[in-house]
Amino acid sequence: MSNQLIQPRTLKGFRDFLPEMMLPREALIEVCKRVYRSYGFAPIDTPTLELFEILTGKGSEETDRQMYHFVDQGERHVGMRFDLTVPLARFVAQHSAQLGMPFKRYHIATVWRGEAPQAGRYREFMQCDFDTIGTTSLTSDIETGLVIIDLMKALGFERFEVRINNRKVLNGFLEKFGLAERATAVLRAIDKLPKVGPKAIETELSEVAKLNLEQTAAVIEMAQLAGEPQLILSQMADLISGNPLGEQGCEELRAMFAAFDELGVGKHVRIDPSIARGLDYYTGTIFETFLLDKPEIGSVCSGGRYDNLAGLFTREQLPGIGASLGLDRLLAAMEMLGMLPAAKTPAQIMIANFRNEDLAHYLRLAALLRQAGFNVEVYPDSKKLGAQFKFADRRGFQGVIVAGPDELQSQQVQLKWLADSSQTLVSIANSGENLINELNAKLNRSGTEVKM
RNA sequence: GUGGCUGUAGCUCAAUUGGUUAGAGCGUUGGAUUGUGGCUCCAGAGGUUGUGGGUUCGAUUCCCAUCAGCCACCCCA
Repeated sequence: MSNQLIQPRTLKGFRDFLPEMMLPREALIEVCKRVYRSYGFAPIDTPTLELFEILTGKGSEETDRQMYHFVDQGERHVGMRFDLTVPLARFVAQHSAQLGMPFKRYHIATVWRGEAPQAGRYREFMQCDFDTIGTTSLTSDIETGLVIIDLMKALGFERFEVRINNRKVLNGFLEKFGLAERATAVLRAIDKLPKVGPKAIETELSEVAKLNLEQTAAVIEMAQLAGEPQLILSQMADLISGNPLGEQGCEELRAMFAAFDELGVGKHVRIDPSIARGLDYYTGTIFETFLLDKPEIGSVCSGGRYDNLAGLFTREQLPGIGASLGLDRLLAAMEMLGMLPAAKTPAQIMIANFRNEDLAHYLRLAALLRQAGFNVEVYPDSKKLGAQFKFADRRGFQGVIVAGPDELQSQQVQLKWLADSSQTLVSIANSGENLINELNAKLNRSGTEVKM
């Protein structure tokens, strides 16, 4: 027998969630579900493990390298999913007949990537995807933008910006300037522009990607377009003119922004020609979402349109569009911005244990209140009231019910509200009708914001 | 995976050129207060200085390795 203790710790890039983290995390998930459902997206789930060949097909070498994989007891090569899009591709290829098109689904689940952790970047994190499969209608592109905006607002954000671009514009532009072969290098450079500035990009383009002066100038001009959508669009149209693909991309952006304006959400969207997105399966509209107060944390909701989601798994052409909210990154940002409440309990009400002889009364009262929809905890030990109040305060309860022999005798309880120290004597006769009304009034009044 | 910075109590940080029993604030536990939290006061618990080696009479301090965090590259939520 060894007395050697094992040091309790978590794997690099993996973390535990304490109640004060988990409560807002679950609340965010609830908000996501609510918003997705409000647009008709239906929930699905897929296995966390897939055959390695399913997961590796689409990705680049980079994603293959980042994927957790192993050989199982049956000699199968197994991978842990690193996003929800590849499993979706397999899923729709396998079930498209039962699903019917267009198909709108949301999928909230954990994914794993063995990359270097940084602030807001973990090896295990949750994505909240929503996608519309089986239609090329621009309506879906617009709707995807609206979902992102609704989502961010419902999560309590006002200062955010959805940056939108279109791969057709980018690809048309590359075609026009004879850069199609060097697309990856150029797009990568463009994507980096806001971070490192035009000078660094100029060097990278001419020296690494070997562009000539005219090409370099055009790329930088394109990527730096800024201002009102109309202004960007007209300048973009000039740059791209003569290339049908690029012109189509411009037209799509124009139609989308016209819709956003009509719907009054113009202030949350912006055309950003420097958004390229790494994943090469995007073919049309692309989105990234930034918090204006925490831009350095990166995009918290990204996505775009793809022509052929499941080409690896079926001959059926399945176009689609979707985006993914990075729940853990968002949560990290909210923590840094002090947006998380401090409560460590989901319960609003604590019933103090005045003396053990009255335990049955406490339990009965708790049951009554739970039935009325409140979360209630009975303090287990008949410690002194001071200690019980201290506990209630630190744990984050909003109200404490004290029912000593005097109160119980007259079918009453003391209801103390911690935030303002108010205390009232309330009757619990008639199945606690008065108490329930009182609690409803108090909790509704203080519960206007998103409940976490 | 590569490079840089960092690592002392749950958290934020101290500890004179390497020197003896490693300190403080906050938090936590108990008490002051036998029917009432936040404020105040008192007391207690909590450290093999991330871990493992090395140099030295002696290492929290210097060196190496390793692990973890942060930053950059890469990629991305």
